[in-house]
Amino acid sequence: MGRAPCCDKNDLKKGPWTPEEDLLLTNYIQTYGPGNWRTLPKNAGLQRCGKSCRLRWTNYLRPDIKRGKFSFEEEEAIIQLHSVLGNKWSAIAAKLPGRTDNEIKNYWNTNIRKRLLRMGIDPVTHAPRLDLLDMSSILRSAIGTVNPSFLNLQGLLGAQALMNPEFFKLAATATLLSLKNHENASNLVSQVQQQFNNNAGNGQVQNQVAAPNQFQTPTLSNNNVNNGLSSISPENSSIPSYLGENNYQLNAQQINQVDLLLDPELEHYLNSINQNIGHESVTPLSTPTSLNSSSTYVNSCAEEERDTYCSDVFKLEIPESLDISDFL
DNA sequence: AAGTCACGCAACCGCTCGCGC
DNA sequence: GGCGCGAGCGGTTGCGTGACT
Repeated sequence: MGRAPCCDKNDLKKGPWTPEEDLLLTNYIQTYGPGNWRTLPKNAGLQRCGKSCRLRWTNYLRPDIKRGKFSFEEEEAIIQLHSVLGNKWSAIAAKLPGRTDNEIKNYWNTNIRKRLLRMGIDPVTHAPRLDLLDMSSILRSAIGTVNPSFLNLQGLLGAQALMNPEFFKLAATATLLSLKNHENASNLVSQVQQQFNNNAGNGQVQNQVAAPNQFQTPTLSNNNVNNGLSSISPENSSIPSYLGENNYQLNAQQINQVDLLLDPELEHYLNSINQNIGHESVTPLSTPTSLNSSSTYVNSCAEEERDTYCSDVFKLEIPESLDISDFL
């Protein structure tokens, strides 16, 4: 037996509510209370389904509804609550006085979710998206596909923001190797990825995936990301001799590429780069805040600032130069 | 100025749950 | 225990609006 409709849908109005309908509904509820939603529309003189009346009241007309933009505190609470409760919008709304489940759901889908995706956070699991950290994708973005001379070092530098240092070092190694090995950059990707996987097996990258409130990755300032190679070449460090310009024609077979990963000269160079582009420009991180904590952020901040703020829960950014559209 | 596109929001739809008979 | 019903919830849709070309 089919389920009976919640109400007789014949001659019932649908679509946006008019001010007159709002007034009728508000007056009735303020006088008699909501009572039975099924019979309410008839008693209130509305040509609406009871369900529609309930939604209109709970999502829009209720006097205790807070309207306007979500504050940082509210946004932070939503993210934290969502990480615990999932898509239990009503449960989340219950923790945010004046906000409705529908409003929170809409805000999540139109703002927070997109922002998390842009930050490389899976909005469902609240964990960093491992597919975004895929070595091949990052390195293809960084190295480019045609000629190492066109390699996107800027992309690689940006990519550092979402890698752990070991990972970045390997990626940088691949890039530098590509400088001297014009033949097949994608092979290098495979080789370095293999090396990375080996390291991962040794537990060297286990901190790459952490609980949301533990995951913190330094952010890069635009200044550093936008600078070219010259800006990141540390004064106190030189490119290893075998990577110098005059050695571009060096036969790749002359160098054991895996051994290069252990080369002190290269390591020193990479560490210097690391210091130059990373540590000096790292955005100070605050400790994760609890729901009860008071935030120091003010509500009037611009949207861009909010993006940078990224909530204390997520300190991960995808650089502009890294095209993540394929993953979304 | 007109057309197109993207976005945000309100509302709807279908399903599940809980309660009373 | 089964059934009907009301209420609530989460996913989806459609419209209005502003930005962009």
